[in-house]
Amino acid sequence: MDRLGHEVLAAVLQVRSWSLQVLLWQRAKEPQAGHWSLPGGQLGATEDVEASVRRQLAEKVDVRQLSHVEQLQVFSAPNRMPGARVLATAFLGLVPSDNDPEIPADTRWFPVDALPATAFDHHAIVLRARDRLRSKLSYTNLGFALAPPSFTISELREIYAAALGHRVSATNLQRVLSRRGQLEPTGQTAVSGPAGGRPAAVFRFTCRDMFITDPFAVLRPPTTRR
Amino acid sequence: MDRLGHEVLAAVLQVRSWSLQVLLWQRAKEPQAGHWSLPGGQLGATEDVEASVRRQLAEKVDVRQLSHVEQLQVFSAPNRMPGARVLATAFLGLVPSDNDPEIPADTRWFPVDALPATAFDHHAIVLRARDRLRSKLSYTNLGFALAPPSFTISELREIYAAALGHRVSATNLQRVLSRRGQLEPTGQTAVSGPAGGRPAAVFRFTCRDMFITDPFAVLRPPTTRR
DNA sequence: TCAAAAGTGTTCTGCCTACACCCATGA
DNA sequence: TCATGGGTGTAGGCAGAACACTTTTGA
Repeated sequence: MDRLGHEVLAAVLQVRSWSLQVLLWQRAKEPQAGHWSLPGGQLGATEDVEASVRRQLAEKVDVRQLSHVEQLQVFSAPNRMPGARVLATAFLGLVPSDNDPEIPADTRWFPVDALPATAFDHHAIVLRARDRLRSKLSYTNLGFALAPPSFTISELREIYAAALGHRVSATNLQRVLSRRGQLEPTGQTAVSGPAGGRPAAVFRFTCRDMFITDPFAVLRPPTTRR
Repeated sequence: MDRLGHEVLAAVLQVRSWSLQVLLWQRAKEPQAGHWSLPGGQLGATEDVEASVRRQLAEKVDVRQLSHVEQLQVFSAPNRMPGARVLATAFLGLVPSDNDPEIPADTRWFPVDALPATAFDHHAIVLRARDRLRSKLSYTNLGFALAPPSFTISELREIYAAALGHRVSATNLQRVLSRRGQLEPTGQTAVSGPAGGRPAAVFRFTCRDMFITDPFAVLRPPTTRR
């Protein structure tokens, strides 16, 4: 065999209603009719895989506001789908929590920890996307990709807590991100809630492209001169 | 387009002569005759990409002692090679420093920081493999894949220094790896050198499968009960 | 004046680096 | 007993978690 099909698949993640959710599309036809699958499609002749996944998401599910896209891994088991062999390049895509993309009738958002019956190996892809996101929130500035353009620390804490799957302290979150130079105040303050309380300062991320903030924990290069 | 070629390519890295080196193969035919390229080949019909890369390395360059193999990324630029389009799944492969595989006449080891003229996008693949290795030495037990079955701390320091590209303190290396439970003494001691000196204790890695030793640096789950 | 929410000060802990010092061997 | 290399003790620093405390608002 030297010619085979190649598709791109995207696990598009967004924090919605205090949980990390993924966009899935319900299959109308066999195989696996009724099962839910990741958006994507065949790689085009003149595009690389990243361009392809961005195009497919824009065309098929009208998701254009991707704040971050990164390749996860190739899934290549010979029997991963019935019929002619198809390889898949899987992607992680992120959408800021203030966006609500128009999606077709046969697509829905599902919490990543409560997936419906999924098609083929798509369940594994979603879990891999989730784990990649969780890791990178720790050692990169990737929070910008889940957050709106500006936010209070409380709002940001909700987003991090949903993405990470555990409670997050607003105090420590602010300190960690500030020390790393990821946050800057906009100067504005949010309005207090109905129950009163001190109005929150509004922040934004200083950079909206991903970079590594915590390069290596151990075995650093020596600092000694000579 | 819905049928296309797919190859697997491996950046096989090994610490040789105090430097991190990669195995390259010199192209005899056009395109890019004379340039050096990564070992690999077409994906077979009944194998996944990892099985394929292991098979190709065993067949073509007689490398069978791979201590670790992991997928890096798909390279898919439409013009990455002339002629019919071919996607490539790139891998990182590691060989322990005490092995010296039999390699064909047209293959050679090169330091990753002094590569010859390379074919296509293979230079980028080597750099990516190098960076992946360097990162993982910090937060996983991946050192086992570069080290012989047993070694002194000094020998291990040489290996880490070559792989990381900077000096490494034997003191701190031992402490970090011991604290993480990666090392255990074999009970043996090495013989002293010609100039005397205290004989070194011999160690081995407790586990020879990769796992993460330093899961997340920040934003850990809260430890508070209830 | 009180409750609620935001933000800061401070302590504690654990991990890593650096470096001084002690140990075991061959000549 | 001295040089050589191996190994340990220990101090310093830094980053993160936890929590007490202060600040600022609405009612």
